[in-house]
Amino acid sequence: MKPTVHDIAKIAGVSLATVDRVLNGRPGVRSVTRGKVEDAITSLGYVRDLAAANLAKSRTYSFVFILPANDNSFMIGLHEEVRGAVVRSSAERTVIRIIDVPPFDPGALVAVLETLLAERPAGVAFVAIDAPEVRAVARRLTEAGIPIVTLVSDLPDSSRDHYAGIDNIAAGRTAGSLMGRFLSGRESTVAVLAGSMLVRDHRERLEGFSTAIAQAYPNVHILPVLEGRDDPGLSETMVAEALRRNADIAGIYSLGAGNRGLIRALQKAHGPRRPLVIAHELTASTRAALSDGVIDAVLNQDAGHEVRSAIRVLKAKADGLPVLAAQERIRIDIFLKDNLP
Amino acid sequence: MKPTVHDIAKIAGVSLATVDRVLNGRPGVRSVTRGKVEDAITSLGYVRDLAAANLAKSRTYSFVFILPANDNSFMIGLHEEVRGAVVRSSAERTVIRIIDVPPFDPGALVAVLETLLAERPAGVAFVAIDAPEVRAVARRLTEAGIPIVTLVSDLPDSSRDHYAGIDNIAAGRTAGSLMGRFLSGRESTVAVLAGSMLVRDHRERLEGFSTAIAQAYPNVHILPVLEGRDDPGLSETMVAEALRRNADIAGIYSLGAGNRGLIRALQKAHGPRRPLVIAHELTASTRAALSDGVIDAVLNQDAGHEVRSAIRVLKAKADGLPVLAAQERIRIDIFLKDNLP
DNA sequence: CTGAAAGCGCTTACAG
DNA sequence: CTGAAAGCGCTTACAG
Repeated sequence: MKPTVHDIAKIAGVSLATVDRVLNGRPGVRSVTRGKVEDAITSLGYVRDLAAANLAKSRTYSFVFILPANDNSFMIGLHEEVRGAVVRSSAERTVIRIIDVPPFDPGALVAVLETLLAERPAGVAFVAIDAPEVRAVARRLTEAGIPIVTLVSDLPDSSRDHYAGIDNIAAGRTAGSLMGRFLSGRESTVAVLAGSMLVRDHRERLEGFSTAIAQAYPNVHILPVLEGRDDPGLSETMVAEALRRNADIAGIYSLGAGNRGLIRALQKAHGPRRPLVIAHELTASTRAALSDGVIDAVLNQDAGHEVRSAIRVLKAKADGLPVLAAQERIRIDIFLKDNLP
Repeated sequence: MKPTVHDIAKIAGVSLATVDRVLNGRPGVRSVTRGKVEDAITSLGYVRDLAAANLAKSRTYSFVFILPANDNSFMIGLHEEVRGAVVRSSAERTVIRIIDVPPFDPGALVAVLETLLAERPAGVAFVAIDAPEVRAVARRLTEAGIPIVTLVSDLPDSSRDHYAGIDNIAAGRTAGSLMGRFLSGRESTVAVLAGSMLVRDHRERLEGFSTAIAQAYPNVHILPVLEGRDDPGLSETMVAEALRRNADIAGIYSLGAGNRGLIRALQKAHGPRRPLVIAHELTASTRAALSDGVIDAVLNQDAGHEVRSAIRVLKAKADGLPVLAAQERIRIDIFLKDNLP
């Protein structure tokens, strides 16, 4: 039988209340008494039943997810995943609230985080914007003992407890490596479509991509980055124009969103041969394009995994428990049309 | 406030015991009474607190994992993951027992499964062997109400509740597609190293591989399969000999285990150019070979994910709860040296 | 067929 | 500084 608080109380010769005080590090116990209880705990190899404790406390974890009201497929999918978690959460003693903020707006994000400072939820997950003000509130939240997880986009060199997202430099490197191999070392020109070079994720992916190409495929030349602002319309125009100007574009790396525009441009183009295309995020449109052979490979981050991981980590941090690193690592999925889920 | 059994009892005008009987579908309740309770339940939107129920029942889930005592790195890793789960399990009301069986021995597997029929654990996970006797015991277990999950290797057309493993045909197809692309449509010869064509997983991978190549890369020719029995020594000999005979081997697909031997053979070989190599399972040796450029891509199944998934599913089945399909799908990871975890 | 009471392992006022 | 008692939401003998 697993030892319980009753066993501890009996052995230490104290009451349950005192055992509880020691167990939870509450003050008001003489150190001799505390010692007796601690001895009993270790001698019994006691490990407490969290579920029973939560029941007794009527504890429910209240978490807040702050998401940008961005309207690309990936962010919409992320929203859906969080909403799914909200629905399931009732069964798991968690209450999850979603707060939408305007995208790319550090001020708005900071404002919301500040209100949470007063509200004191059991944990906060948010899609970070890499700015000093954000780092500053993050620190205040951490100092207030509120666990923080960054989601999809990280806040490096900050006090956040965990990052639930992919390594974007590695993602870019992977794209570069695939591109180089698929082009099989031929002399070729490659275009890059990004959202904005102001966004850290995009900068990192480009960095990884360029490095991988430069190191291993010197025959592959990268054109100046097209910044489509993650907008399908703008992306379409830019890609169409690039293809018109450069008939010899052999590959395109789309490292941001707005892939619907890219796909339209590719479908309308009729150059001598179709360029090799590597894009990010598996959505309805990239999936269809992959099946049709318009896109050759998709690098993906599993939004569902990211959300579930963020919740698990927040709960663990709230309980002061360790996290299982292997379970929480978000991998860079590579999808060809052959291994589509 | 979430409604509780007390609320139901009050509204239905019955005792807690009766509420409990209805809630758990136990007999001995007049249908009028049952009706009143059911009405109260739906009108309140009651959803029961599983943790509290488990506490009251002192319920602990006892699961059994049956693993082949195979000594390749993947199976050793799988063992380790299960052992890790055993260690953590105490905190989660689960007790997991590991039973080792001789590999490739349907009789031994059946014998163990039969003992479990009497023992009645809350769930069983096992690496299946595709044989009629196995299917037969599986059915008896299912009929006895014991949830079954197949792990890594499936038992198709059987009564198993769930399969925690990858789609091996898709894995083979993915390997074929990568091979074809990496060879970029040049006229070339490719060797395949398997463990044994008697193993279903290996047959399926080969099938997927051959199909993908035949459909999209008619210039790529596949040599007769080498069966290395997942043995490093034998695999090394076979690969070395194949390379000697066929100086023009441009690619090797290693779809089974025994990769240490393959790697040794590749390192010792000094043909005009290194063949392109795609292997399965990320282990210490394939990881090193990937970094060194001896292997070009590794397809992987995450043993940790498989084990955690199997446990989650067994628990859900034991509780009659639904599983989250997206969370339990085991993907085919593709690793290049650029996205190694 | 139905109910009162005790208990699962922990926590929380409250009293002393 | 310490303890007795009640309670979290559910289940389980036991009695009737």
